[in-house]
Amino acid sequence: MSTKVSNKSRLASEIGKKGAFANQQQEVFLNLMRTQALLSSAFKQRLFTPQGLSHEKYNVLRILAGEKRPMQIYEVAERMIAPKTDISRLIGRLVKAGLVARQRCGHDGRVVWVDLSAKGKALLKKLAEPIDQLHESQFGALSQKELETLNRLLVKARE
Amino acid sequence: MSTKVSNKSRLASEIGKKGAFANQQQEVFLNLMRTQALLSSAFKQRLFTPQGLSHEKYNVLRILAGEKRPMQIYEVAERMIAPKTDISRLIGRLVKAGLVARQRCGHDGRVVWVDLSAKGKALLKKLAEPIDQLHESQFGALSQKELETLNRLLVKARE
DNA sequence: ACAGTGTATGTGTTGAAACATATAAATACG
DNA sequence: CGTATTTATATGTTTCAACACATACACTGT
Repeated sequence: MSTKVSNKSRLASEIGKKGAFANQQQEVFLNLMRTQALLSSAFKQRLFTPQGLSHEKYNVLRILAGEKRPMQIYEVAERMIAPKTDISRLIGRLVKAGLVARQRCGHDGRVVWVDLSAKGKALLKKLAEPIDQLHESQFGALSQKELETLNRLLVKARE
Repeated sequence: MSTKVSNKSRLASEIGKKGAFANQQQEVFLNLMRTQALLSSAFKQRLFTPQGLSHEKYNVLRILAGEKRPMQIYEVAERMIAPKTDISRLIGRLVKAGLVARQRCGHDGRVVWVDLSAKGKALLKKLAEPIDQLHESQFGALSQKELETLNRLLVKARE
C-alpha cells in the first residue's frame, strides 16, 4: 500500500508547518492561473481577436517565424505551448485565412510542409511592435532582476 | 553568450530603448503560459477528467465551498479565475451532474441561488487530498521563500 | 401608476477543443 | 516479397466557449 511516502509529509515535518504549506501552494497555483488568464486575455482582446487570430493560431505563426523555414506539421505541434493533437485542423484554418502555405512532400507522401505566407509574415511584422508594447505594459513594473527570478521559479515549477 | 539584437535594437529605439527587456519579457510571458498549461493540464488529466469535471466546473465548486453559503450566480461569476459571461449554462451543467442545487429566490424574481449539493460536497472532500498531493508534487521543489517570491511577482505582474 | 433604466439570468448560434479513430505512406522484418 | 509496425496527417463526433442578444424582474422619478 504505502509504496511511496508522500513528499508532503517529509517537507512538512522539516518545516513543521503542514497546513500552512499546502495553502501556500494552493495560493501560488491560483495566482499562476489568474495571472496567466489575465495576461493572455489582454493579448487576445487587444491584439489577436481584432486580427482574427487566436492564441493557438498566433503560436503557429510565431513558431514558423522563429524557424524561418518550412516545417512539418508534427514539428509545429511539438513546439506549441500546450501539446496539441488536433493540429491538422488548426493548420487548415490558417491556410484558409491565407496566413500559411501547405504543400505535400514529393519524396515522402505522408509529409506536409507548412510555411508562412507573405500575408502571414506581414501580419507578424504588423504585430511585432504592439506585442512588445503590451509586454512592456504588463511586465514594465518588474525589474530585470525580478524577471529573471520569475523566469527561474516558473521553470523550476515545471520540472 | 551572443546577443543577437539587430531586429530588436531598431524596435527598441522606436519604443524607448528597452529592447533588451523586450526579449526577457517575451521569455517570461512564454514561460508563464507554458508553466500554467503544464500544471493545469496535470490537474485536468489526473483529477478533473476522471471525475467528469472541467477546470471551470471545479472552480465553481471551489468558490461555493469557500463561501459555505448559497451564492447568486453573478457572485460566482465574479470570482472565477477567468471572467465568465456564460455562467448560466455552466451552472446548468453542474445542476445536471447533481453537484449543485439551483433555486429561484422568492423576493427578487431575477435572482437564482446556487449551492453545493451533498454530492458536490462529497466530491470535493474526495478530491481534497489528491489535490494537496498534486500541489506538493508540482511545487515541492520550491522552498517556502521561493513560493512567497513567486506569489509576489505573479501578483505584481497582474497590476 | 407607469415609462425608462438598471440588474440578473437565459439562450441562439458559431466556432473551436478534446478524444478517439481512420487513412496513408514509409520502414522493418521474417 | 508480403505482412506487420511505425510515422504523419486527417476526420467524426461530442462537448464546450464566446459573443451577442433576449428575457424577466426591480427600482426610480414624475
